[in-house]
Amino acid sequence: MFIPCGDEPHDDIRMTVNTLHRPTHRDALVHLEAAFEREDMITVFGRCTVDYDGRATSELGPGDRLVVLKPDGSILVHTDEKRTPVNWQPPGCEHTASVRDGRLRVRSTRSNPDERLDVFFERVDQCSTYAVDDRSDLELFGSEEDLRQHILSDPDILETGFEPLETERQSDAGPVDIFGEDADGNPVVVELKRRRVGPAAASQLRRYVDAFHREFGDGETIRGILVAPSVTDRAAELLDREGLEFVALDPETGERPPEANDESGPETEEEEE
Amino acid sequence: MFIPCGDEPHDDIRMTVNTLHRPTHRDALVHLEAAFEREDMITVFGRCTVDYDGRATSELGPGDRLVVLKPDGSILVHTDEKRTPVNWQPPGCEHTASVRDGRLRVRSTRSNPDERLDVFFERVDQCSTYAVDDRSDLELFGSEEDLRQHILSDPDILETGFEPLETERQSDAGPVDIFGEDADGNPVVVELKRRRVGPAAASQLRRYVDAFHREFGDGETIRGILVAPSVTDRAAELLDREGLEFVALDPETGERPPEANDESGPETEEEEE
DNA sequence: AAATTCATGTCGTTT
DNA sequence: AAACGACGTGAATTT
Repeated sequence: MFIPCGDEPHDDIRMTVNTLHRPTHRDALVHLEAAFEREDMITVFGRCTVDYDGRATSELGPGDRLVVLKPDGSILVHTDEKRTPVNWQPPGCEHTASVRDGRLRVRSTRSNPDERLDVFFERVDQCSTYAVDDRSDLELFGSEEDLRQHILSDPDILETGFEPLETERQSDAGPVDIFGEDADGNPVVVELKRRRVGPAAASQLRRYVDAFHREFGDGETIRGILVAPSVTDRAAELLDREGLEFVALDPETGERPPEANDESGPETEEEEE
Repeated sequence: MFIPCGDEPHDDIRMTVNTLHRPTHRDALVHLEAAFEREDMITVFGRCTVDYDGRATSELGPGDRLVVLKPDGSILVHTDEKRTPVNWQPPGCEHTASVRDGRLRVRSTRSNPDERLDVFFERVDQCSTYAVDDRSDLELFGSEEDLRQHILSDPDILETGFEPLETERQSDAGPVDIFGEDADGNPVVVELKRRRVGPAAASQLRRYVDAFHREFGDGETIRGILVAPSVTDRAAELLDREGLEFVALDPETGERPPEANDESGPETEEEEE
């Protein structure tokens, strides 16, 4: 069992990859169960059908696919297309394998919500297990958090005289990205987005501003500013109708984008109420 | 080259899987380029670093990972955790491989947006290519579309006397899921969700109702009904404040859920304006 | 190509 | 455990 694949022996003591080529279902089963035990990462190439029942329900007819089983309990069924697996199960599931009706069944289940994914192989072309050592974490730049840091370290890039007072300030509608004051002392609610914004972001900002209106009373003038690299026309109209503002900023640089649809150009005519 | 893995020959004429175990970078390179040409699906196990630059920027230090390359131009880099790849590129990218500085580089690029993903292998443990035949399409049940069909085939499950007039009806705020009339002839805007709804769904419905107010004038009474299996407290409050309604329906069955937080029970006291 | 919205979204964070 | 919002969201549909 677990004979390393290849024609000559290798000088490594510990084999990280164990591969079965065209195994019988029973051999694949033993291979899989040992890998579950070792917490290896597993790939299976083969012809299969897939059955899912959980938050939704799905059926997938026969085809050649790549199935990936991870030691964290996730499973992915990949066809030859798309970045998204055709079927899957998130981390935290229990994997089991068995042979039924002449087919290899790989089952992944979880509760809360109750979900079950069955992959039935009529043929296994290859079954590999891989002992993984990975301690590196991804470093990502250009997130909304980066945009926030840009504004906090130089608030004038948002607006001259803007003073941030609190991040993640709680409101009745949830935590607000940046809460602060403008040069005139008016409260300002700032909502950040790392990419071009549509109507949903405008509505989100509106919910926050409304919450402060309820908190502070109708007397106060509360400004809402949406910050993103650019904005769609419909979102710009919505912001306009709601008396909200837009400022164009790039999340990677924290600077005004070269020439964005920022709508904050020359004609900054606001409706006084 | 492309010697099928295993100890004895197989009776199949066409080998679907070709596997190299612990290949040199140069052998892996040749293997990869032939697979690109054949449009095979590819998996690579090995120790690598990853470099991404595009909509954002990321760096990933050394670790053992599974890299999947698909013939549609997508690439996935999977660690031993998470359903989501740690790095990736969507379909439509161009894959290339080369050997640089003693490492195998797999590069995936695209334009619009300009993005580049580099995987640098210091060690390749296994490189497999797989000729895929998959013509089956996924059949999925329990989507928002199914929920809509339930309501259209029996409108009374929404509300006695409800009459659907149009689906995807255009409005100033975008297409509305179902537009219809209630028993009294009032226009009704119906927004569907396949799962429990939060504040965003309530705001979405409000945008649609507002758009019809602008279209029909302020005289008309326009009702907005959010349909989903359940609703969060905050969203229920928001709906209440906005004068919108909620109806609990399950997307798979089209029936009232057993006992959901539907807020449409006995106390249906509305504020008249 | 841009805009909009759905998704078995997934994932992290906070309550 | 539930709620809420970000995400390099991806993917489909329509304009």
